Amino acid sequence: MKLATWNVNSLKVRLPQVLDWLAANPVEVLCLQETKQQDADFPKDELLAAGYHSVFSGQKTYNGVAILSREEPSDVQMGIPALRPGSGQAFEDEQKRVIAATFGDVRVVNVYIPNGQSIDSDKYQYKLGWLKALHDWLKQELVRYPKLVLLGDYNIAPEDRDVHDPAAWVGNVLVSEPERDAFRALQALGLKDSYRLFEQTEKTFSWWDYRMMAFRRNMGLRIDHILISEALAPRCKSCVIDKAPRKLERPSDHTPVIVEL
DNA sequence: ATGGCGGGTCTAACCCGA
Repeated sequence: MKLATWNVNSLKVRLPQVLDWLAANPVEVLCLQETKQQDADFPKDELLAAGYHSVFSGQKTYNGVAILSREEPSDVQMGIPALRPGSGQAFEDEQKRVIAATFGDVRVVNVYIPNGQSIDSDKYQYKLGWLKALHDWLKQELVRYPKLVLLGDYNIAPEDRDVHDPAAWVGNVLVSEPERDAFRALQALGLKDSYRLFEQTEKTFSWWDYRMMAFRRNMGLRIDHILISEALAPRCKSCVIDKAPRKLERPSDHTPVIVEL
């Protein structure tokens, strides 16, 4: 079973690339982030014609997540329960960043973790609070679903080796210690970074800035991840980053990550 | 060098991403 994650930075613009990629890479499950589309505009018919069911949670302009799959999913859930609008919690979240679904015995949780903007911004505090809520929710979900995959755009480069130039990034979001602590807290739940279960080529990234010819110069970060629970780790066969879509005309700034279970 | 690019939409002396 292959599952993939791809931040497409607008599904409206990237739909042809998604369809081409699925034709060449017929994964069981593809999780998308930053669809930037309201649910009424989601291209479910085009995807179904290509052999993929879809479930989605979108909004205008920002965020938006979707799960595309060969088989129809069950138990589809949107958002982190404690943060859902109307939950009565102090920290309610209107942003569409989470969708979860079950395929066979595997629970798939697709996340678009907040960016944080800069470490002195309110958005950074939002990111840290969001990560705490994600952690507390997953701790319970792992009891219910021991075979769980947490994948998506984490907006965290977990270690310096996931950064093209660690010295240049000191003091920035995506690499700060509190963010890396939050990533390690997810790992402490038994979630393994599937990419690091295998030998990998150094300086392999999943995102490159549109500016400064960053892709050509390989000035990137590894911020898109596929974490798998302890129960799934023994059946994990590979985890790879597919750089090919980043080379296309009018690409997303992210490229897909694929795990085989 | 704080912008460079490329999405979005209130099409801008705009906002946001990473």
